[in-house]
Amino acid sequence: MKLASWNVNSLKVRLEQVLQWLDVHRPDVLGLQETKLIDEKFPTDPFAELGYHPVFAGQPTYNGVALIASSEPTETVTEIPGFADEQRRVIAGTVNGVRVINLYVVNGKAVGTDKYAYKLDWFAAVTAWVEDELRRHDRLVVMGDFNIAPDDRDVHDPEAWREKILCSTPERSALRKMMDLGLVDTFRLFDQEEGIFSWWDYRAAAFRRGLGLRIDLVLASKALADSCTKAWVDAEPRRNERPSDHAPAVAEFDLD
DNA sequence: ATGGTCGATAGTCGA
Repeated sequence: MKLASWNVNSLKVRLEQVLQWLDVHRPDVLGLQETKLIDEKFPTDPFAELGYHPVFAGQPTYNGVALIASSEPTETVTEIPGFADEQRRVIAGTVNGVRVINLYVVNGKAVGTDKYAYKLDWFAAVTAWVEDELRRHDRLVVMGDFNIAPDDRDVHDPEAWREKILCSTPERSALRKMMDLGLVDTFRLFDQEEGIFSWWDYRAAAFRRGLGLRIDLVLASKALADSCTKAWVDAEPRRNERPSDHAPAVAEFDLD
């Protein structure tokens, strides 16, 4: 089973790139973030033509998430239980016996702002939800654009980013608290080269200069992590014309 | 160099 997460920064602009990537890599589930599409405008047909079943939760202009799955997801959820939120940032579904939660975590703008407080509140609510889901699902994946670099290895210049947004101690502690429920960063199950990132700012030629962060994650429950055979970031789409600023994060599992 | 570039949208906001 192969699962991937990709912040596409507008599915309208990136549709052909997403379809091509799906066709080449054929994941069982692709979680998308920042679709920026209302549900009425979601391009269901081109995914269906590739044999995929999309489910989605969108809003005008901002945010928006989707699961593109090889079979129809069941028990779909698009709200954080007990947390009222206008913003469409979560979608969960069960595919082939694996519970998948796809997140577009709040960016937070800057440490100390209202958006930062919202990020931490939002993440705490998601963590409570994940705790509940873990009770019911042995096989659980939580993936998405976390907008948190787990540690300094995931940052091109840790000193420059020290206590900045995406890297601050409260953000990292919140992520740690979620992972301590029983989730593993699949990427770190394997030896990895240094300087592998999943997001590069559009500005200042950050991609060309290797100035990135790894903020797109595929977390797996212990039972699933034991069967993880590979985890990687596919930087190739970042080289496309009109690329997303994010690259897909991928994890593969050998399930019976 | 305290900026830069995108996307959605129609002057700015969010990232």
